[in-house]
Amino acid sequence: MPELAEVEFFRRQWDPGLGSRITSVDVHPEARVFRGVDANKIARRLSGRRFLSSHAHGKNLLFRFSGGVWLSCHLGMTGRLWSIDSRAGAGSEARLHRPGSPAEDAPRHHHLVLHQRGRRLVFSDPRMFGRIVLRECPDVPEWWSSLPPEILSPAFTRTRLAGLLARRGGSPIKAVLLDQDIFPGIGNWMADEILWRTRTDPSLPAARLGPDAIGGLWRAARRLCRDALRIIGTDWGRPPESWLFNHRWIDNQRCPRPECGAPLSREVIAGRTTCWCPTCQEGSGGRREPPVDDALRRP
DNA sequence: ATTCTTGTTGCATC
DNA sequence: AGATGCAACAAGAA
Repeated sequence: MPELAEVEFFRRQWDPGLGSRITSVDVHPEARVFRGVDANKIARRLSGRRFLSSHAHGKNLLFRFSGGVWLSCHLGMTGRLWSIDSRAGAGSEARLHRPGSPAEDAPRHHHLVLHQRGRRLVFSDPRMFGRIVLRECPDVPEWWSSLPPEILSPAFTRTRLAGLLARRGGSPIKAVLLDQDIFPGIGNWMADEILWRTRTDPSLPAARLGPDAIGGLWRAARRLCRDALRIIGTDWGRPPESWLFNHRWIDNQRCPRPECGAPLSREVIAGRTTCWCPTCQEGSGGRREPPVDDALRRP
């Protein structure tokens, strides 16, 4: 489920625990989310630490604890974070869920639970494609600081994007959008949303995008990240009806573009179910944009 | 019962 | 060496 905006939403779910100490930790040591690491050691290291800050980078999350302890997690396909406040009212627990946000999973999926005074911070993941890792170091872990530039960062330039698109020139543009080293945080629905907005055929080889199309893709990606973070990343809000988002998973939907309204298509492209408008996005890039920029491909 | 899934990785094959 | 495509991972929903 989680892409950039959903990951940001889940990051914030542990905010109520900021500044407070971890009194004890529950883990499922055999859960696949701990593959290759010692879950019981993670539990021991976190116990007694104070939860200091949280960070997101693409689909990666990083939580800082006192004493140079860093917990990172990836939510995979079905990972979720939430907090449960047991101080609210007499005996009654307050699930800190907003209306419309994801509900809790069954307790058997609660693979990591950080107990604080009057509160629990829960990591849950039924499919267990997610991953949890702990590092002990004074500063931000090396692997974290060497992640590729985020889409909304100044380092995510048109020039850099053009170079990466050229290198992946043989891949369908949809596949490139899903590459986390190029578009950190973009997942299946965000990729389709960007391609729909730029009227780009998802199957189009990346090298077929000219300079104008690359500029449009760059702008659309940044715009979508900003809007999705604002709408979904804060409240799990529902995007406007004008987005492809609200139509892509329903059968027999029509293109939400007012002047179009043609039936949407769904097919597997680059290994993932892709939704697009064959009318708006047909033969785009090749037709709308100048042909291949040879200077860019082979100087 | 069968088929689907908003993600990543390892491996085979160019 | 580097790029590309696909099966596998696991569980629940439709």
